[in-house]
Amino acid sequence: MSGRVGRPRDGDSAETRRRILDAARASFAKDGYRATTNRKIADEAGITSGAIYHYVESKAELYAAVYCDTIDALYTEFERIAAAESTLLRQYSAVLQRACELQMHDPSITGFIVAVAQETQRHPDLLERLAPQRGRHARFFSGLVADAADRGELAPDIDRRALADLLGAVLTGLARMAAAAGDPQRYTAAVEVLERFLDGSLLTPSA
Amino acid sequence: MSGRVGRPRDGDSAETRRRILDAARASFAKDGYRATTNRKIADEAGITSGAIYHYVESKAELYAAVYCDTIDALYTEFERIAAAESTLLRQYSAVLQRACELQMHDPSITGFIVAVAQETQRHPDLLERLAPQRGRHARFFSGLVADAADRGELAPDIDRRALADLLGAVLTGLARMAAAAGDPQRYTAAVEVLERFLDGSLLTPSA
Amino acid sequence: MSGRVGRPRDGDSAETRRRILDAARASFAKDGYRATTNRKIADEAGITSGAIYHYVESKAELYAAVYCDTIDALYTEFERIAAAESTLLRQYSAVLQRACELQMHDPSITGFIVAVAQETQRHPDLLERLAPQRGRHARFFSGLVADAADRGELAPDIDRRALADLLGAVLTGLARMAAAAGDPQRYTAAVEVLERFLDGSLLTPSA
Amino acid sequence: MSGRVGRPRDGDSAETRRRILDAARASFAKDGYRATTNRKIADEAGITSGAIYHYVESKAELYAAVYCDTIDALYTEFERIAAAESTLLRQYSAVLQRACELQMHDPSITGFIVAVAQETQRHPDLLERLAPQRGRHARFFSGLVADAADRGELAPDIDRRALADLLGAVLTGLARMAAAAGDPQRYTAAVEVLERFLDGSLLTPSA
DNA sequence: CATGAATGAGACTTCATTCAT
DNA sequence: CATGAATGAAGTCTCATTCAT
Repeated sequence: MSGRVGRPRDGDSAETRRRILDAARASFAKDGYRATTNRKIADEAGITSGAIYHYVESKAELYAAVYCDTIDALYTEFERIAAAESTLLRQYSAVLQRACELQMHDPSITGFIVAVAQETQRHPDLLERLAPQRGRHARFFSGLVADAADRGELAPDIDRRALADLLGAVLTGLARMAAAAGDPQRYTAAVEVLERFLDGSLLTPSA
Repeated sequence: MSGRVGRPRDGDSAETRRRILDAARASFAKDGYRATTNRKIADEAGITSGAIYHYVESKAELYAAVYCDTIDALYTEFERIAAAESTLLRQYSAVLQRACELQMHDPSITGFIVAVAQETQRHPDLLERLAPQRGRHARFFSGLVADAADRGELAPDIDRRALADLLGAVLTGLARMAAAAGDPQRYTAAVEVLERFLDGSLLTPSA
Repeated sequence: MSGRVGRPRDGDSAETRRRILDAARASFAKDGYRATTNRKIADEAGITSGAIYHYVESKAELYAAVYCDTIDALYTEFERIAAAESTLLRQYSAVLQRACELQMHDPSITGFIVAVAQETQRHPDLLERLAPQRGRHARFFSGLVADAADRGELAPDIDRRALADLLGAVLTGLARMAAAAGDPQRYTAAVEVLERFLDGSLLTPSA
Repeated sequence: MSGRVGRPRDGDSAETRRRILDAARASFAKDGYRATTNRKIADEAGITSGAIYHYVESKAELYAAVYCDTIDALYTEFERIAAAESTLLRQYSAVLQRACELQMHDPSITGFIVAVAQETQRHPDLLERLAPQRGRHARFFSGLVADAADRGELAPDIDRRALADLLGAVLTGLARMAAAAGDPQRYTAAVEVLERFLDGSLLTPSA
């Protein structure tokens, strides 16, 4: 009865879903959850905004889908990386390095992840949906610390949670700094300085 | 109709402005720029949303006003603190400590500041307005590093901007972590671990 | 910054609220809850659709507001009318008569009321909001029946709830019929026939 | 309807059509035309929403199809029932009784029918489509009344249309009341009281 | 026949902003 | 200075409908 409504030609479902998730991650990372509109995501993915609802039930669910999609890939990779090293410092160093490479390759991955904590705090409805998958981040660093403690690397009176918090916060802080600067090189450079901190070659002996 | 319109009694304009800025900072820090509504700020400040426009021209201008109000106080304080110490490590340590106290006392100050970089990236119209005051943050850490270099504390081939980035990112990362955890104690604990990193008592000698 | 936004001249709050409620009742009665759009109500009331939210929190709340506004006036009137008569039949007759006059004067009142039961069944969120006020309808007819029973007008084995249901259903059925026909005269005519049923002059003696 | 020209549909197709019509009637009766979505109907019928368009051209057409399907069965039955009685009162009584049984057996039949008048008023596009079949309802009661008049049962000055309206409205009002109460028993009980009204055993002699 | 991806219109709702009072 | 009514743009989400497969 009306004019040009309905499905157009073609449509590869799996590929469209991929495009939606990718566009969503990019926008969530860059603009944040609130400022990301369905419209923007849809435009980027080459569909109309209503079509998103064929793949997810709501914007919050979309965020959760991106989260699942991303967190798993990232920490699986980090765990693989860490397993190849034998001391906490070397493991952390390797992780920082890998994060650095990722940031150069696709800033939206780290950009999305480092913002998750804030977004969930600001939008409680996200928290509920992420709950099942939450803790992966904390668990990773807790695991590193626990293993180091088991290997006797740490002073026995160390507050382990605090150490895990520290490691996570430094990684996050650096990633954010680089994102804010809009220049992944800054991350690389800062990590290099951090490495020199750790190996003692940053400060002059007298200091 | 009701005759209940118009300005009510008294009018300590300066005090109202204070309440608006405080309410705004708290909400910007907790909920972010986008999710903060004029209505929420006004409610908190005990006025109506329209009245905000007697003090600022727009929401973006309000953000800028809060920024000026906060950044100056914070970095003036940091500069005072730093001036009392004589090495980069001690200065940074003192700043972390002070930031820690501030976080316990009023989390909205650090919460607001650490989010500025992200907000300005997400809302370009904020960037313009903050531009005049921007750089205070970077300048502070750059200053610390430059002074340390002048004093000969640093290895000569160090990338100074990268070191400043690192110091800023670590502070920011820790503050954010604590904010996300909703527990300022986490910040304190992590700073303590960081201190032990720096003085060498974190890792066991063998490691 | 943008063009023509903001409040225009004038604005008598109480009168606007009245216009909104009246427009809403008319549309709810005519088109039903679902098919009534904020836009239509707003157009009718001479405002924009967003302005409705200064007066009610949601469309459902608006329905509830109309309900309160209407039900009270209607049944208070019915109770007044009924109090002036001394037998159930005369009371019912008077109520039918009054309903008839109302229907001629403003069909939206009865139109709205007779649809309430259906709307609440179809939209459960309305039911919650009406709950406090609900029962006024049933209570009115139950009251008439109980009083008649007390006066000894009814056969003692009568199912009182069923009688109340019957009285309500007949009134409702007639009002609906007239609304569907779009002609209040049909209501009047049918009531007249009903009266003749009751006084025995409808059917010929032999029948 | 049964005398279809041309090639009869194959077995599966006819059964699917049946399921669509049944699901549609149930949902139209329960939720109304607007709130009934193609999706709900399709789910209930065990197909996808697009498939509906193999059987009808639009949602409005589907409503019309359900109408034809239902109205014919109902009034054919009513006419059969009425033919077995010899006075208007007995005929009406029998019809009420039969409607009662139907309501117990499948509330969607009466539920759908009693809502038709309202739905057509609310959605004018339905009216056009139903027009050819409309009038069956009115014709039935008009017929009863005309026959009674011919038999000399009615006072000669009676407004026949008004009497037909009354009979229809009472039946409709009762069915609706029961539907709203969610309890078909209420219909039965109210009909019993109505019967006692008609045979004079409701009110005490003195009244 | 049937699926399911996709559209486009439109619904409810929120919000920064303006302005008469 | 302050209120509160009102706007208009925009956002999330729903749905009848279409069409390639």
